[in-house]
Amino acid sequence: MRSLTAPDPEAAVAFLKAELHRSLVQVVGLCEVRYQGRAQSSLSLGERLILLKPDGTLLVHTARKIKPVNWQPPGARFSAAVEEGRVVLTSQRGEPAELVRIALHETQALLALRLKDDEALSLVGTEADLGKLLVKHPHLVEPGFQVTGRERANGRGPMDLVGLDAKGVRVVVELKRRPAGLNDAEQLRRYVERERAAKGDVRGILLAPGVSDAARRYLQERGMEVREVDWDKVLPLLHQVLPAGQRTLDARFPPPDRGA
Amino acid sequence: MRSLTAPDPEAAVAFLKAELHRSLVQVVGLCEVRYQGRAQSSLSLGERLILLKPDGTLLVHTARKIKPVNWQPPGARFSAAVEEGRVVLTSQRGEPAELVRIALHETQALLALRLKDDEALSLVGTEADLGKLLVKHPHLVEPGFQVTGRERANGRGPMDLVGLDAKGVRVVVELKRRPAGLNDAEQLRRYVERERAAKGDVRGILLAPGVSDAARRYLQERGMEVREVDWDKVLPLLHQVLPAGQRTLDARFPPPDRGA
DNA sequence: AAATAAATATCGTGA
DNA sequence: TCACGATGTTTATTT
Repeated sequence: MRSLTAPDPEAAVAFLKAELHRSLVQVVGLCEVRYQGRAQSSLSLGERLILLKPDGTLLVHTARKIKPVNWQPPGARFSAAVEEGRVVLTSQRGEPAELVRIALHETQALLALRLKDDEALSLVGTEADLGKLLVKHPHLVEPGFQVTGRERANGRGPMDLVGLDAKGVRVVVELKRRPAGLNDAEQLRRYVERERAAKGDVRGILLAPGVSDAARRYLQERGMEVREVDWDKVLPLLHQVLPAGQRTLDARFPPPDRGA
Repeated sequence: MRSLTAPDPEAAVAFLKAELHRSLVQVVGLCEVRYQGRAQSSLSLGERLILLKPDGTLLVHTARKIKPVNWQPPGARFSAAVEEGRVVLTSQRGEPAELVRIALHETQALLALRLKDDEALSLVGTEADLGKLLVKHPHLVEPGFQVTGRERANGRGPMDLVGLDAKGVRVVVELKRRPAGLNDAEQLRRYVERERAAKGDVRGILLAPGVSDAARRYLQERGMEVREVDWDKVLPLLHQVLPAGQRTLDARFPPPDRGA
């Protein structure tokens, strides 16, 4: 880990040239930021924390909010130079062509890190997990439901779940891991419309932990249905369905107190 | 700016207790991370950079990608303690109840910053900007077009632009700042469907810098239209429409070379 | 490469 | 508070 405190512009640029695209570089300082690419932005003088990752990711963070005030996704090329006595950082990307330019009026700290990390995040509770669960426990959609396909291409994007109900009628199920709204209802409508045109009678079910009133009305008016799920109830089942490596969360890490 | 290098757990926790929710705190170290809330995740031992903002924002960054591997949006309550000889950081949020727990096996660096920043980002090129532009230059939608309303509620969310064409026929316009896809086409369809039910003949126009083939087909099959815009052509007009404070980007900060 | 949809999306606005 | 839609969304997946 290398660091500099309040370096002069020449020392800062030397540090940056040595570390950019090699280490995770952090810059703290008083700066102006300009962006041009998919849009254009300008940020006047203020103190910010800048991260430049070895993969060409740029983050400019202020003291508030989770989203960076300016950024560049992986793949940018960084460069540093002294211009008119100031350190200027530029980050350039192509496709689409985008440029971030940071003029440092004062460099308070520089830090270069080589983070050693080979681990991948293990995540449970995605829409894909919900799909896996319903394949194993189709009665959670409704009694007698039978899954015949998952993520089936139908010319308008994949449908989450396709099956037959107790009477043998075809069913398209759209899954959402979070409460569903109008957009989600429309997505189901699009799939159902397509299937009805191709194969006649088809039921449509939006399965989610909650559906907004407007979305519910929208679906009912068009002959589609809603089925609510409760994550708290299906999570234990999900842990049984998932491979062993992802089953480690339940006991040792109880959910936070909902009363708070 | 306060900092500690390789502190022992007690010193680290004392530092954290003094600075959390007051400064922007940065922690670099070897850690495990667990999350439980809207989903559940687990991340094994590795070196990461952790940011804890005074507003209760948590970011856990690895050396790659722009998105943090774990996070918590503003509003979390942070706490730090020594557990079994290790520094443990917890970040708790309610509504929905969520918890991130970080166990530090090694604390390599601690940094606390008070970033002074009163500036807001000035951004040009949003969908709202496109709307303002079309109000001033309605012929960009089509010759003879006349704007009668913006962001008008119609019971299913606001319509971007409402107006009359040269023949006096009602028109609903959906604006997109980026190339439009099926979702965007559906959104227009929803508005047009509603307006047609209420007021008879209504045209629908999706105005965007590009529309996917599937979306184009989807619209045409349902009697709606597409109008393409080119940001490079409308940006100069936009700069004339915007207030002076946002008009500073054009000349001094030319677009990056598209040839790269 | 383009398109399509998910995301622990986040964020702002308006009812 | 809730719902809805924009975002310089990012990201993974599939065609």
